[in-house]
Amino acid sequence: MKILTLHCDYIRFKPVKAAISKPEEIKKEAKLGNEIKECLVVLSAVEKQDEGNEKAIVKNLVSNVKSIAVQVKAKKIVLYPYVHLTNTPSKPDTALFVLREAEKELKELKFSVIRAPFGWYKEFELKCKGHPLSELSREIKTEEIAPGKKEKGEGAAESEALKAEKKLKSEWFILTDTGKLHRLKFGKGKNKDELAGFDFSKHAALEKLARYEMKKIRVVGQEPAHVKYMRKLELVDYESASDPGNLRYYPKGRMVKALIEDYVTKRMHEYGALEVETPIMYDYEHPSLKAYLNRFPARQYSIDTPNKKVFLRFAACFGQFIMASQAVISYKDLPLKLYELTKYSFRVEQRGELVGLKRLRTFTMPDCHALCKDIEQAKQEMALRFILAKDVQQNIGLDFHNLELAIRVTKDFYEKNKEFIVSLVKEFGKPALLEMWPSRFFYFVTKYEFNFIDSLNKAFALNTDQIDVENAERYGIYYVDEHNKRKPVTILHLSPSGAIERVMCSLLEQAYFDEKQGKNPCLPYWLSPTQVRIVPISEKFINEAVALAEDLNDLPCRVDVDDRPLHVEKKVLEAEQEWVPFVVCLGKRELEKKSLNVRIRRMKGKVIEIKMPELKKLLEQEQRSMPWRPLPLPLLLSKRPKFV
RNA sequence: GCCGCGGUAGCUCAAUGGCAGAGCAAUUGCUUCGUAAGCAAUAGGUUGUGGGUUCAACUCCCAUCCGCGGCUCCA
Repeated sequence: MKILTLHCDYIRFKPVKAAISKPEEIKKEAKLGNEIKECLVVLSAVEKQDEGNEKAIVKNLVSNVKSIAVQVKAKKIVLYPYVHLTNTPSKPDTALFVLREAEKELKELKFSVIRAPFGWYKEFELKCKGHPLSELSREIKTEEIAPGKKEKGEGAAESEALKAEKKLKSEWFILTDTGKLHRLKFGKGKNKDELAGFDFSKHAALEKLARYEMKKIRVVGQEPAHVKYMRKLELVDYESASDPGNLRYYPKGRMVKALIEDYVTKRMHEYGALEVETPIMYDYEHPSLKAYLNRFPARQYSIDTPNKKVFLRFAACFGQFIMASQAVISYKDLPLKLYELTKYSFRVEQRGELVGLKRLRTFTMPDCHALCKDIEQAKQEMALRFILAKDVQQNIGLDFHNLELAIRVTKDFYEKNKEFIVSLVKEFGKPALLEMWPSRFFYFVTKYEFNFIDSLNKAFALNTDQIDVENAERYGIYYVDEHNKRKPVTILHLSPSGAIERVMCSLLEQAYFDEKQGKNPCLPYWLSPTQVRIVPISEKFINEAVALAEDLNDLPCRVDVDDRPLHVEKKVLEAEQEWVPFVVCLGKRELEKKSLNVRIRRMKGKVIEIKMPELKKLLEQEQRSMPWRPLPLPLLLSKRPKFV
């Protein structure tokens, strides 16, 4: 049986003339010729080979139609006989039976079903919506589609099956650095919230991750802490004039984000990755992209260009893979590392999933693929990148206490590469959550992530790396080996830091942990928009304050001057509210004594007396060798607008 | 996307069918100050948007946008 489904604004049809000797009787109550709005029209042709298999055909037809209707969110289904889809039509009786049964079963699934009369020439008019899923053709076969097995061109249906199976059979463990696997299990009945199998008493955050991932957590709903901070500090804000999940960055936020981008990119250069840039939009009809895309239907932004329909990329994979597939690569070039900082990647996440900086529709993802010779080389490279990613996160300023490792792996890969997996856990230095899949569902055999556990005990992934064994052949990425033979590469997908927005989110959530513990919340020094604030005690000392600022600025250091006609107390208060790490008040005393009083936020506002050369040394140590950018706002506070 | 809650001055919030308000911020003036809030005056509004009910709507109804929580999801 062949079907063509059209998601329509409306369809209207009217029988004109009988097409067969005994056409179906037209029911009087049928309001023929009226518009049926917001419906999924199923043009259908039952074929010769379906005869005798009616039941199986009906079953598969219903399951296909249901899956499409759910995806496009159509509640009305119009079953429309359309024999022209096939050269080998079945007998009319068979076709009518199939359609009637399908109507019955779809109605039982709570769809509103309208069946166009069988055996008539009909005039009809419809308006198809035109989004990517609005037109789909399917071949309905007699054999059942085994879940998890591929059926050609049925990416969407397959994806649902895959997800269902994944949910059903994942096994969860804690893996320690000795290589011991502790199987995790929730209790039953009264004890259903008890997570047994591992002693979490010294690993509270890991337990939170396990609970979050195994989907049994129930916490009191609250807005995450970073949302308040991101606005209060004039870093980032919502932009209601855009699509949800698209943010705007004020000068300070742009600077913080740019510095993290600079740092991650610098580390990728040092690692030997070749930085590239690829388009953000791709053709829906490109053969390599189609199958991959269909695994995740309707999660892309679609755009109509003058001559094609394109989607916005959700990762840098496409651009880099197509580039690599057209490159001539020798075994001597491997591992070949390609890096791109995607500004941006786009995913149309569900509305209710978006929060602050944690989950966005538009985000900045550093993405580094390594093309490797084989699994062995891929493992070696992944181990190297694991150390790199850990170092990146620590240098950015993330506290290791808040990070937990999760490893996902197929059973097969784990059994053959146990030592390698355990080596990652050893390198991490803490036990890890391990999710084991009975077979491979995705394109990778293993992946790991560093997860940040936030103030609401929810986890989100930062850096991640995967061993991809599928895309090389799909995209045609080959290298030539020592014996002049063409072989597919093995691909690693690394994000060395995770999305830049998520890094910012983690830093703010971490500041909140500090605040809860009675400390002053801070950003790392290298990311503080103002690193040192000079506070002249009255307007008389503004010139001296500016001179001091210019001196420190050469370090380099972002210094500003609060020249507003306010009392010192007030200016100090505001510096603290802005999380300025060092505040220097300047007046007669300092000028006479030729030393400075420096207030240190991190030390609960402790004031130390220090001479200029020592202050410079201190600030240089604070800056380390991290990237630096100039002050994002005017030097004088009196000249600054308020954005929030 | 689904269910529930919310949107009032730049910010935080009050006003429950009957004159739209406070604190902070802003502006102006006074104060020139020593490490977390000096004093006063002025200005600030199509109550998210569009429709409806009513003599009268921030308040009730419908739609829609944006945000929050939960579900779901996270390539």
